[in-house]
Amino acid sequence: MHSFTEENYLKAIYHLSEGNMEAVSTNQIAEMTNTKAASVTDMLKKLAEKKLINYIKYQGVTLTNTGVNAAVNIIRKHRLWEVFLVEKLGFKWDEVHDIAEELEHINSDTLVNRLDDFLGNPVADPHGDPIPDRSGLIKHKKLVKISDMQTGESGTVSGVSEHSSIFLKLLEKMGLTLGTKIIISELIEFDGSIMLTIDQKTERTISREVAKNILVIL
Amino acid sequence: MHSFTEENYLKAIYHLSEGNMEAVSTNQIAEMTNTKAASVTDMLKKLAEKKLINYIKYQGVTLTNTGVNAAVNIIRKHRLWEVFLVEKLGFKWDEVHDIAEELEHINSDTLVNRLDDFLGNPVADPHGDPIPDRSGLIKHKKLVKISDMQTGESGTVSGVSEHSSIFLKLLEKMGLTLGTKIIISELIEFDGSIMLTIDQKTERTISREVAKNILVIL
DNA sequence: TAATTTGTTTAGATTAATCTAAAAATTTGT
DNA sequence: ACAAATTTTTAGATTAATCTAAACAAATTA
Ligand SMILES: [Mn+2]
Ligand SMILES: [Mn+2]
Ligand SMILES: [Mn+2]
Ligand SMILES: [Mn+2]
Repeated sequence: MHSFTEENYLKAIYHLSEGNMEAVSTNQIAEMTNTKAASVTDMLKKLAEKKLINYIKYQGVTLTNTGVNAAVNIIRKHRLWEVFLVEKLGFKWDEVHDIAEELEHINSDTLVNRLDDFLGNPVADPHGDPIPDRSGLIKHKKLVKISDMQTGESGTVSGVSEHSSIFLKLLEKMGLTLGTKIIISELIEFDGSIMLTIDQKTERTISREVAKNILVIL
Repeated sequence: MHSFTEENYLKAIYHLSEGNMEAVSTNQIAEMTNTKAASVTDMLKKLAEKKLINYIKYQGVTLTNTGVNAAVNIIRKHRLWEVFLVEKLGFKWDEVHDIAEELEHINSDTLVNRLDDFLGNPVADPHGDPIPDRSGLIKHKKLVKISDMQTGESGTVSGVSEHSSIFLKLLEKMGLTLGTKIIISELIEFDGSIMLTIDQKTERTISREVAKNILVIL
């Protein structure tokens, strides 16, 4: 259907347009896909030809409905495979992304749907990101950055906005994995770091930089 | 490491040299990989350059040790994924080959080995073909074609030499799946067809063509 | 063993994805 | 508003994998 490369561009465009409703720029895509702007322009012409994106020279791109569907399907596969790797094969949450980057391109609707059932139709991947259902629907949870919380507020760690292995390993070491309950005990004015209680037991201070990348449900 | 395409050539050469110890010809490879002889020659030069094959112009090729290891590793992955699809996701034995053709190129030793453990270190795939262990060792069973058996002999269906969906579905319909016990009751002289008893119950006649492609352990 | 057939390689193109360098358009800053 | 800076596109090459047609080598067969 679409080549491996085309799929990666669609995914990149999708992720870049999540949240902000504006068109995505050539340079943004080049950075995301580790290519150069000239290569991106070539690919944009091809994707536009295939009606997967809306593209006007110098104006950036948006995905068409077809394009969104294709992108969401790849993301669904990526996240389901990540669940498989963690839940069934015993990988850690910081080890699965690169393998899922390959598995997400395996082409078989039956396979994805059976995998989904085999895993018990999970609603989130190991990093807390929502898994689109087979019709492409995504249930977004209302998540708040720890850095935006006030003293006394409490919540459950339910996602991360930074997926690097080094960050995920750090969270694990600090006991801040998904499902952990936290209460903000103090906001340190000096450097913006945050003191919190983890699972009603441990007291811990985290930097603002870390706090910005941990998402909780209040 | 090696490209998707290179891996497919290595696998083709491996399968073509199984059994017969001779060098494999350009045309054989072209047929197996659905390409033309000229394309094969180009790729052979590249694989020889990488020391994966022994290649002398006009003389055909053999795999080097490195080449054999690479090929066996791909076959290991292919067969493990087939077991996964059948045992865990509920696919039929005639539905898994094409998906495994894609999955076999996923690149992660950890993944393969954990999958192997998850599946309980199976020794054969859904078609009875042996699964190489993590060091590349293959335990071949002594298999005999039904067409080579004599009246009165008995055995257990343990493999097939034809993997097409149409043939596998036929075997299923006839109750000749892996593990089935058979006894040769009569060899029909007229057309070479074979009458046999299945699981001590059913009597059935199969054509010589079918019999040639079913492998049993005596 | 010479002629013919068959199989293999080379020559020259094509397509997808990428790049660098240069040109063109847009945006920014004074 | 216009010059400068930034971004994007075009032009022209490159690499991997493929093809067709033609040249060449090996095997067969008369
Ligand atoms: Mn991921
Ligand atoms: Mn994830
Ligand atoms: Mn197979
Ligand atoms: Mn098989």
